[in-house]
Amino acid sequence: MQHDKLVTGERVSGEKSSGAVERRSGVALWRQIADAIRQSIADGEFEGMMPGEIALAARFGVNRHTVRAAIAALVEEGLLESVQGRGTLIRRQTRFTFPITRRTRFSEGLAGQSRDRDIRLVAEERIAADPAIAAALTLEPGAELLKLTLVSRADGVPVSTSINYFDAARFSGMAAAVRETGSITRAYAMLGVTDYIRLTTDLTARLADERERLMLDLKPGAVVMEARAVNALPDGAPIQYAVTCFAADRVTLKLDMPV
Amino acid sequence: MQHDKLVTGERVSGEKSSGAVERRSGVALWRQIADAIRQSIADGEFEGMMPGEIALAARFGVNRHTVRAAIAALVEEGLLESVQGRGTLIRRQTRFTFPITRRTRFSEGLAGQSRDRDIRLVAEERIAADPAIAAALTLEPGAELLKLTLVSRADGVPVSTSINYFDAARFSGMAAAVRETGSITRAYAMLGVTDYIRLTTDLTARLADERERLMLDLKPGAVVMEARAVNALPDGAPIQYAVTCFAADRVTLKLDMPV
DNA sequence: CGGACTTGTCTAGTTAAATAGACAAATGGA
DNA sequence: TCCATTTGTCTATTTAACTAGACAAGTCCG
Repeated sequence: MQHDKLVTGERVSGEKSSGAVERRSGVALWRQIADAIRQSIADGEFEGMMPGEIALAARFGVNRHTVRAAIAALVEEGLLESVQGRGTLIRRQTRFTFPITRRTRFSEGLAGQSRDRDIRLVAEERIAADPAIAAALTLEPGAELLKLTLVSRADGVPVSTSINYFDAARFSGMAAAVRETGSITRAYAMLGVTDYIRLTTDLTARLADERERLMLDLKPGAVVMEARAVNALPDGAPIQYAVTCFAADRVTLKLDMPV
Repeated sequence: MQHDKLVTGERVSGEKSSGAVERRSGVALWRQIADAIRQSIADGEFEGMMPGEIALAARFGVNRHTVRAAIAALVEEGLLESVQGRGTLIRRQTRFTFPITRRTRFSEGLAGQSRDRDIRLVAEERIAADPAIAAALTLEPGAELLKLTLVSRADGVPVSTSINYFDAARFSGMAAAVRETGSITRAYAMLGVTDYIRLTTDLTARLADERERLMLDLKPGAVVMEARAVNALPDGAPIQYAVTCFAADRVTLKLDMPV
């Protein structure tokens, strides 16, 4: 195995501190640079205009054409816009803030940040409960569950995709209610649940898989935050198990801890 | 720009549903496969032993040698172990669960999950306060801040790296106290702060940058969760602004919402 | 042992990524 | 208008990534 030896010896030596790209890492230089630029913009490093291609190439220690490939990817992504003779403009991306509290609701959470919010039902299944999910919902293992796959958007931009499990016996009308109201909260209301709270949220992050890339319109290499949550009635009886994947570069989760 | 056209037309056609790798995405196939295998293992898909290289190659629709490159990377990472004639064994990676509540403390959070926990001070600076941080700490902009860079480990594995800001006037002995006690909580106690709470936490996720890769011993392409938190005295007076980056594949953040 | 299965190694060839240099074309300011 | 600066396009070359096939070398089981 020849090139594996190269992979092993990848932490070669201290190169430049700023624009750090690693060769032979399995990630193309142009993509590393594109990711770095996207992050820099998110951090507000550049104002309106990008540095020239030659300057960027020097900064990252690569050829100008490699920087051009990175920029082309970001242009295709809608984040940048190149104008011959002038330079490369930044078309600022908005980032939504999504509060997670005991009373987390999608559309309320984005109120004031977006004009249009909607939830679309993309799949509906009935399955036998997985032991872990059954336990979370205090059902016996093997109980029939309603599994709804949703995609949430704000201003037309996909923000999250979720897989939601409900007790099929109790919430058989959930799919229709979600489809009709475009909201989990309103769907609950139709079924007689006027209030609910969030019991727990487990958070992790990873690269988006194929399904999520499709649902959220993400490029390979994009990052998602996965939240596994249990919602319950005000008395604490669990009614919903949800696995929600947020597009990490479009949203910040805000955890408020009231004093 | 020739290859950009190819990048554009990347969503080619429906291949296999399971092992989905994308070509021409800027991420090498072997790395995509390595990431997918790592995730599968984290999800508990395989038991003790990996499927054979030929089976994996078929599943991902690539050559056996490409799968071998992915496995070699995971072996080098310590996650897998190949034995000629037998197969490839899984050396299960532990994943820590880290609770985030109003009373979040690093070492308490990992109690019962790890034998050794420690926090190392890697840098100490005095800087003028950034407006945003000053506001969060209710200090006037330009006030002198103490900036401490820490790395947290559990069982010798780096779990998180954080940059912490304190009012320099009030907490000038913080660096020494952290170095001596190996704990933020105990360092606070030395300075007379016997209790503190967490006010807010903002969460996002992204690819690890060079600094974080170094601190946490991560490969390029690894994902981090960034938590920006404000800690305060029990009466709500903020005393600490912290930006903590967790290695996403080593930790799950657990948000408990007590009923 | 013998055979079926596994990972390890080798050679060879193809495709994609990155480098290098030259020049065209558009912009904006002196 | 002229000039410096910017992005756009082209050709050529090198290096890394991937594919293909063959065979060696271990392991396990009947």
